[in-house]
Amino acid sequence: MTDRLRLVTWNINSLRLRMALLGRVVEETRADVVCLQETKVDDANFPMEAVRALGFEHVLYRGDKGYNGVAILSKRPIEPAGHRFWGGVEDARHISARLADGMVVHNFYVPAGGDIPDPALNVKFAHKLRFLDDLTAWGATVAGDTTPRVMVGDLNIAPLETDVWSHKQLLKVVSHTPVEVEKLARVQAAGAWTDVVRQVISPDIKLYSWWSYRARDWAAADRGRRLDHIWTDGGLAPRVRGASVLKDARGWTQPSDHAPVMVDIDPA
DNA sequence: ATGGTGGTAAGACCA
Repeated sequence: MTDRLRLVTWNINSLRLRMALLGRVVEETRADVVCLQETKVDDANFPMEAVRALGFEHVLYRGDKGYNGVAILSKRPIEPAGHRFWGGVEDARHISARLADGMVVHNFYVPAGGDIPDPALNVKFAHKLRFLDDLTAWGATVAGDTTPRVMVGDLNIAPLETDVWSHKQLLKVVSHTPVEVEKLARVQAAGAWTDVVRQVISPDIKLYSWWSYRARDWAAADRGRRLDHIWTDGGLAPRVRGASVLKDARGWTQPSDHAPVMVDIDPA
């Protein structure tokens, strides 16, 4: 039987700039599958040889020149499981892969949404809300699937009060506004998704995966948000054996502003 | 406090 699967999701904020840091993440976690967001590289320039040198022979990627971009790096065989556009904008924010046991992994980069949390004043926020509505509609179509499914990525929303450094001070800050939190709850309900990171780590405990670059001392201030998520279907959730945020990576030299998030999944 | 920092790519734009 296959071994336990170690799955990592990470908004790397430029794959080419941080290839060495990816190597360190892979070395320290021995991840089997790595889902990346914000690769910021178009497909013609994807650094396939460097990724292969880290041990990933099976790679799927979609990128835009300088922006967005998602990739799934795997040490086990995978095949493409489709991708599409969300919220009516044709950008590279979704890719999916199917492993040999049938498990499908969806990797998402939800729009950040700009600064003003009003869709009438801010087209980026409007796009984010439409993206979430599309995820809800899609979730209803996969909720009854019998094959195991995983949804990971930078969802750019911190849903719980313990997912932000100050619930009260972030209520009007994009990523933690009530409209976003409610829409993300609808996405989760429609797809019958389990937040397996919070299944392992109590919702009572503060947990962040992102800390702004705009802080004198990000670690001392610790004004983080949990924007990066790993969800599974209900059948798969009991097989999740561990979950963690690699907070150390935020403190490495020239880091991403996001830390990797990791789970282990037992074989069926 | 309406800035602060970082990436892309050579301007603003995005986060």
